[in-house]
Amino acid sequence: MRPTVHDIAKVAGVSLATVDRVLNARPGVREGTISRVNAAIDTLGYVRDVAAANLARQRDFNFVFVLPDRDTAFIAALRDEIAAVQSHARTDRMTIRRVDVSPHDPQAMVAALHLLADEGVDGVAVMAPETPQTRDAVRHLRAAGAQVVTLVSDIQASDRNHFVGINNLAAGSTAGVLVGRFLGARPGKVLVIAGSMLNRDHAERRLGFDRVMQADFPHLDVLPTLEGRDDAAHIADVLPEALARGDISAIYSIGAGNRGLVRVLKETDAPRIVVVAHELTPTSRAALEDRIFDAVITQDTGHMIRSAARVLRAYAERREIIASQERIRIDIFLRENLP
Amino acid sequence: MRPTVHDIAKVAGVSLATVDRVLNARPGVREGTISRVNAAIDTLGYVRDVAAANLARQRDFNFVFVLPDRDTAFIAALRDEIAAVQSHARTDRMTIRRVDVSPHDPQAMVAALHLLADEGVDGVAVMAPETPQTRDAVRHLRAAGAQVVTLVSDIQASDRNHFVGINNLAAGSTAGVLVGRFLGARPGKVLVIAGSMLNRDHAERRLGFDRVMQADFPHLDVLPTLEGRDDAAHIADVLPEALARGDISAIYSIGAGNRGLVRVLKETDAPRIVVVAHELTPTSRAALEDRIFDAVITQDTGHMIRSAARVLRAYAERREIIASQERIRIDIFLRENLP
DNA sequence: CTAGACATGAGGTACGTCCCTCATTTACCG
DNA sequence: CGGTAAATGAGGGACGTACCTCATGTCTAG
Repeated sequence: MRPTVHDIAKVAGVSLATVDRVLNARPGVREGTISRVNAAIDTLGYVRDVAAANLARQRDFNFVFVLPDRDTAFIAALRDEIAAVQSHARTDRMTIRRVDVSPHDPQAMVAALHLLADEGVDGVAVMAPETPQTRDAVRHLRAAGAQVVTLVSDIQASDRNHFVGINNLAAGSTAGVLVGRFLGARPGKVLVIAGSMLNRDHAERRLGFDRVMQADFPHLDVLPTLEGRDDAAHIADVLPEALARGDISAIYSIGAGNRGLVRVLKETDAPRIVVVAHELTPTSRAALEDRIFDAVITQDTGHMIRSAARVLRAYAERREIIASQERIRIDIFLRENLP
Repeated sequence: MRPTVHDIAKVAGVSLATVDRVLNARPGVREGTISRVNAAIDTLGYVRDVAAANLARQRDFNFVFVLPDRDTAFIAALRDEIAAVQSHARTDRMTIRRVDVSPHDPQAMVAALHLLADEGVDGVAVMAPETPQTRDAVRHLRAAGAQVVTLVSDIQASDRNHFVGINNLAAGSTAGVLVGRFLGARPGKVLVIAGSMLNRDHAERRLGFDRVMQADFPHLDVLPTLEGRDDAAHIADVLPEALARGDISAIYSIGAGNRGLVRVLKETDAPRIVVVAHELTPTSRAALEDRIFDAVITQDTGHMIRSAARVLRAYAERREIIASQERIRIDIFLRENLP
C-alpha cells in the first residue's frame, strides 16, 4: 500500500495538521519540524495522490489558448486539436477555452492577454508575435498568477514557463539539406517563398536554409525571397512570373499558401521541380501523394496542443514535466512515411 | 459546476443508488429506468470524475512490460523509457513492472505470459515474435481479464487490444526513397544488412525497400541481404569483405549492430557511401553528426512506451483512446533535425 | 513575570464516487 | 388475491487530501 499523510505523521511524530502545513507550504512550522517531516516523506517514499488532492481542493483548471484569427490550414489544424483536447479535458477537471485574436491589430493581442490576467485564468497558451508589448503582457499574466506557454513562435525574455514548438533555424537547415541532396550534383536556381520576413519563424527558417546552402551546396543559386503573404491566391498570382524567368530547379516554401503553389505547379509544363514545404495539411499531404511535393517538414499539431495543455497543467499543479515527452520534433514526411 | 451523480438522481427522479447501478452496469434496474437515467446523463452532460472514481475504488493498476532480454541499444532505450514511466506511474495509481525473457527460448515467452495471466495483472505490453504459441498466450491473457498491447512487432489475429509500433513495410520504403534520392542518377550497388530474415519486422522492411528500389530506382543494383545477426562484432567481421567486392555506393542497415558498421566505415578508404540506418541510438546519432550516416529512420521509444502505458490504462478504465496521440510515426532524422 | 506571538495538536467537514446493507415498493405469477 | 422476486430508496462508510477552527503548549521581548 502507498504511504499516506497519516503514515508521515506517525513516522515524523507530528500531527496530521503539521504534515499538511509542510506539504502545502503553509506558514507556522519550525525549520526543525519541517525537516523531520521531509525526512519521513523520504524514508516512506511518499508521493502525494494528485487525484485525491485535486478532488479535495475542488480544483478545476482554467486554461485558454490564444491564437491568431487567420484561416490557414495550420491554424485550422491547431483549432481542431484544441477541440479534441477540450472534449477530453472535462474528464480531467479542466476547462479549456480558445480565444481568437485579430493578427492585424497589434493592440488586440495585448488587450486579450490583459483581460485573461484580470479574469484570473490558471494558464494561457499563446501564439503571438514577439514584440515588447506582448512580452509585457506575458509578464503581467505571470504576475497575476497564471502559467504561460508560448506556442509555435517563442516570446523570449518574457517570463513564460515554457515554449512549445520547434527550432526554426534547424527546420530551415533541414529543408536545405533535403533540397540540396534531392537535387544532386547538377547546378540550378532555388526559389524561396515565404509569408513575410517580419515573421520571426519564417526569417529563422530562411536563415537556417541559407546557411546550409552556402556551406554544403555552393553550386546552387538561392534566389531572393518571394513574399507570398501566406496567401494562396497571391502566390498563384506572382509565382508563374518567377518561374518564367527560368531555370528554377527547386522551391522551398517556408510559410502558408501551399494551395496556390500546388495549383501553379500542376499547370506548369516546366521540368520536374524539387519542392520542400512546411506543415502537413490536406493540401501538402495530397501534393506529396501526387509527387508534386518531395518532402514536407512539419510539427505535429496534435502533439503541440496536447503538450501545451499538459505543461500548463503540470506547472499549475507544481509537478515536474517530462522533458522528452514535451519536445516537439521537426518531422520530415515523404510520400512513403505519411502517417 | 460539473454535474454529479446527485444531479443525475434529481433530474432522473431516482435515488443515488439507482444512478450508481446504472453507471456501473450493476444488475437490478429496469430497462425504462436505465434509459431515464441515461437521458438525464445526456441532458446534464455528465462525465464521471475518473479521479474520484479511482480514489473510491482504491484501484491501483498493475501493468507489465515483457521484453526480450537482448542488449541492443534499442532495447536499452526501451528499458530506460520504462524506468522513466515507472517513476511517474506512482503518481497516477499504477504500478509498472518489467519482465525480461530470453529471446532464444521460445517456450520462455509463453511461460512468462501464462504466469502473468494467472497472477491477474491488469495489462501487459509485450514485444514478442509472432508464433502460434504467442498468439495463444495472448488469447489466454485476454481471457484472464488482462488488457494486452503488442509492442514494436505485432501479433496479429490474437486478441490484443492494440498495437504500438510502426508499419515496417512503409519504413523500408522510406529508407528506399532516401537511398535512391540521396544517390541521385548515378548507378551503383546497394548493400543491405539485416539481423535475420526470420525476424518479421526486418523482413517487412526489406520488402518495402525492395519494392521502392524496383519501382523508382531501377538503375540501382540491390545486393542480397548480408545477415549481421544484430551483432556489432559479427558485422565488423564480415562487412569489410563485402565492401572489398567493390562498387558499393549505399548501405541500408535494417537492424541492430550499427556500432560495427560505423567502425568499419570509419576505417575504410572507400569513396563516400550513402548510409541509411534504423533506430536513433547514441551510436547512430554520433554517426549522423559525423556524417557517416546520412539518415536514420526511427520510432520514438519514449513515445512508444508512454503510449503503451496510456493505452493499457485507457482500456483498463474503459475509456476511449485518442487515436492520433497513439499513432507512432516513422521518424526521419538527418544531422540537421536531430532532437 | 507576563502578554503576545508562534508552533503544534486534535478533530472535523468536504470533495465525488464506489459499494455495502437493509427496508420498502412494485410487478408479476399462479 | 396472496406470495414472491425484482426494482428501488435511504443511508452511510470509505478512499486520500485540503482546509478550517479551536485549544494548548512554548518561547521571547519588555
